[in-house]
Amino acid sequence: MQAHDGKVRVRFAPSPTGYLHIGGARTALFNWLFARKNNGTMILRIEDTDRERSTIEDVERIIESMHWLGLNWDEGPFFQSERKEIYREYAQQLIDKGLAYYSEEQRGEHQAIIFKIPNEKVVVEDCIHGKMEFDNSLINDLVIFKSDGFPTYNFACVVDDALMGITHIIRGDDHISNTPKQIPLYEALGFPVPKFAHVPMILGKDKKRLSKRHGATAVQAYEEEGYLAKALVNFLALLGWSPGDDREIMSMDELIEAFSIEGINSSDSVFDDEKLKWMNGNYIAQLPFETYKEKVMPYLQCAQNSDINADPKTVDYILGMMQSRTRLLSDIGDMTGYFFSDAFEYDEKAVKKRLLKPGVGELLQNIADKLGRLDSFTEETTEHALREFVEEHNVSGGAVIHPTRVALTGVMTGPGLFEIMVALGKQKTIERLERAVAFLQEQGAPEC
RNA sequence: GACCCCAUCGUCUAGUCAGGCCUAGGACACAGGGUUUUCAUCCCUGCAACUGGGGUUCGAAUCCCCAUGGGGUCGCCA
Repeated sequence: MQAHDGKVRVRFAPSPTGYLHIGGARTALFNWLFARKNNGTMILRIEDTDRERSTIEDVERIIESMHWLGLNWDEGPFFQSERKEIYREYAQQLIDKGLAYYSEEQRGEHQAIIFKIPNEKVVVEDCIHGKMEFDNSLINDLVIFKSDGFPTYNFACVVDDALMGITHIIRGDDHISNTPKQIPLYEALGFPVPKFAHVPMILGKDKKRLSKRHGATAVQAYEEEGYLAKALVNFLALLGWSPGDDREIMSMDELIEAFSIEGINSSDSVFDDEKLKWMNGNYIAQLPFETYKEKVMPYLQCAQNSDINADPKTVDYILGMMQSRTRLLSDIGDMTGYFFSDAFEYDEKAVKKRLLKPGVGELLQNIADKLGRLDSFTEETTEHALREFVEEHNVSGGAVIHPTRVALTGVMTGPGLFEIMVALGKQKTIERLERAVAFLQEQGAPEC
């Protein structure tokens, strides 16, 4: 084909019949990393030759997800549906050369065109799998034009990859068996055969092909759940590829720098979002506060029905203590509920472990009284007051802090206790302590 | 069923191509400990794998064969 200066040219070629899913995103990412690493060209091609299932909405969704992930392209998007004449030309060539024929069967307006697959062995030289040998005498001739007048995948794909000067076809493993069908097509058309790199599949936890029943598979769903694009990209890059050393948290630039097709492994991998969540938390913690706030606020708004019951400074204060603890942006509602509403339940385990102990009711009442005498209510003064309390009553710090935390939040984990008090304010803090005292009286807890 | 691909801790992986440096390294998760008078972070420790069987070799996670298991493809879908 026409020379492109021997420079690397790759493409991502989704068919617009749904959202961009995790597997497609990783394929796009590998192509992108390879192009960027080698100063090459990335092409986006929309394979919309299935007129029944392709929709323009899906094209938009896919492009949106690519943008979100930060995967750009240098040429395209090209639409196969707009290139019918080109494919027809090459199909005609094959007919003229006697390498293809019209179907005798009449199904639609047009006559289908069928390529004669030569009965010979084909060797696929794959960058990831090495040599793979296929016996084409085992397969049937290949339909290259359908009776709706559109080319089939295998044909349009070959013609486009050749005309677009694609040097490396990086695509999913599920295309391996298409390759021995495509190679004779390249040869019949007089096109050079590009290099192939078939990346292994991504499976669900049950080692079955990743699908909707494993939960979210659409990139967009991950965006909505509150994953950061950079975290998802980082995680996806490490699924089936490794830099060869122990690095895990890697920026886009580091990924580009380290990327190579040789680093892609040949076995399928299981998509387990536990590690993705960890990675996401990592990226969230590194965000500048303002960015974190901007990203997390919509989730908080949503959880609070757009009615956040606190002044902006307090909200900032609360978010400030939450940032390093957030793994998923959408968790923010559950994490902060007790700050905005008094209607929280006591966690059963927390009650058992921290409240239903002898003397706790009296203790909490005394703490409430002590805090009530404070003029200024800051992290320093509250901590000082409790420290004093511990000495006066000759009890351990934990004996004071743990029940107080449960009284204030209902749960055993959360931000630092004194930060919680300050966020709540003096009045609420005391109210909640007294609420817990009343609760314990109802429970008839042992009082000494 | 046929053809093809794959096989290291529960999961992601390093090591495999160029066999000894591997009593198999890292990470997530999990368990325990330290720091925090609390929570999280952080730090330390632990748990945990070369699918099985044959070869080749002085020596195999690494090479070969078979078995088993998993995956993919067999459309006028892509």
